[in-house]
Amino acid sequence: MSTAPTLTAARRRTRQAIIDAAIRVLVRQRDATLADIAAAAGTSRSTLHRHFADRADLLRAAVAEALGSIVRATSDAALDRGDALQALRRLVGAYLDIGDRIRFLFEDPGLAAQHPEIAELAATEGPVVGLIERGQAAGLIAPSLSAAWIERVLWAVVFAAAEAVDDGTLARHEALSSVLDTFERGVAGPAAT
Amino acid sequence: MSTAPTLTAARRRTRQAIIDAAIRVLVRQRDATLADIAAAAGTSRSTLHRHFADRADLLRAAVAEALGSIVRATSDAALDRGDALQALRRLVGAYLDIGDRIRFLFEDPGLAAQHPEIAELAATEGPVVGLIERGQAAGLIAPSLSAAWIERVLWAVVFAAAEAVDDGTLARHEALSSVLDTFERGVAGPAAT
DNA sequence: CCAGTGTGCGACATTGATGTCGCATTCTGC
DNA sequence: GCAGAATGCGACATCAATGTCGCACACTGG
Repeated sequence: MSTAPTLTAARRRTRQAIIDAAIRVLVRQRDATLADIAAAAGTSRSTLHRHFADRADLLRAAVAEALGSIVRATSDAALDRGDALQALRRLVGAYLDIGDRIRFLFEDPGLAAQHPEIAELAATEGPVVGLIERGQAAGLIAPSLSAAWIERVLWAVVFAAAEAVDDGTLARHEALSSVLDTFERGVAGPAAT
Repeated sequence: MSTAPTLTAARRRTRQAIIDAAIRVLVRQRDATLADIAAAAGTSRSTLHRHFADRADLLRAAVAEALGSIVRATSDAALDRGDALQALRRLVGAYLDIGDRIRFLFEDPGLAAQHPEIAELAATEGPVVGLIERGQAAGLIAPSLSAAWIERVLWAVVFAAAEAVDDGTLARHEALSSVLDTFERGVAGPAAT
């Protein structure tokens, strides 16, 4: 049953190249043309159409890819290991590594509207909310803020950092610490560290 | 010299209605049609075209409107009055009141690319960076984070709150305190308040 | 070396948004 | 109540993106 039969290695590779290009391009140009995407993938529009019948089809695949990356990153972070803050740090690191995926997925409000899976992730995303609640129970995370709000802020700050890294405002190696400092302790007061 | 001659009151009103509708609609549907926008404005596509030659023309006007709102909000907040944190709070409140304008302006990366004014604002936005630096000098804001980063986070968190309010996740009257709590003190630790 | 698979290239019809008009109707201010 | 402005309603031409093909070339694994 574990057959990946109809897919040649080459075919799989260009398919992936197209998906990657789609995400990369669409993040910066939401109304990019299929021709643009094909070009960015180093291939032609006809080839793109050989792999994806529709624009919608490509979008679906790109969403699935991004979604998969996020789920994988979340699971890799082993949120139930160690104390909640440590886990949160691992998670942020993992998210920063797939910044473009995250931007692609959440930048466009219309995308979530057309792809139930996204809203579903946002809703079902038990892991992160669970982690936050665990942190609150342990007194490591402010109980006065709702877990949903905290998760939202987490995404927003990671998002901001990904953008900043992308446009050169923030050095890649500073991103993680900037996000964590900001997210955990806020911006008020002289640095406690 | 203070002539507003060629513009009837009625004309000005529908023009404004169209701009408002454009912002309102485009925030939720980036590829909305001019017909959609006209409908949302309670008018017809032909009337829209009577006020704005081009789609680009409308976009320009919408960007100008949003930009103006932001500049006005910033100036209304009187950033040089009182201590930096107080000023910051006034500013966040003012920004939350024009959440859709902010979302419209910064949601679409392609928009900034086509409208230099936006990038210019982001760059020139002396006031906010100035405020943050003032706060840092006074020991009220963490000096370990760059002012540019802090400003970015400020936008991001306001943005997140505006979205949350919009989709009903966050009550409007809780938005301000949520943003301030999160932004100033972060999410770590049991609530100090 | 030779099939066959994957691709590039260009042509084509289709479609939906756009921008422009003319005409009829409604609204506004005087 | 009336003139002029503002709008609504279609009809229209245009244009760019899309999706589909057929043909020819390259690459690759036997």
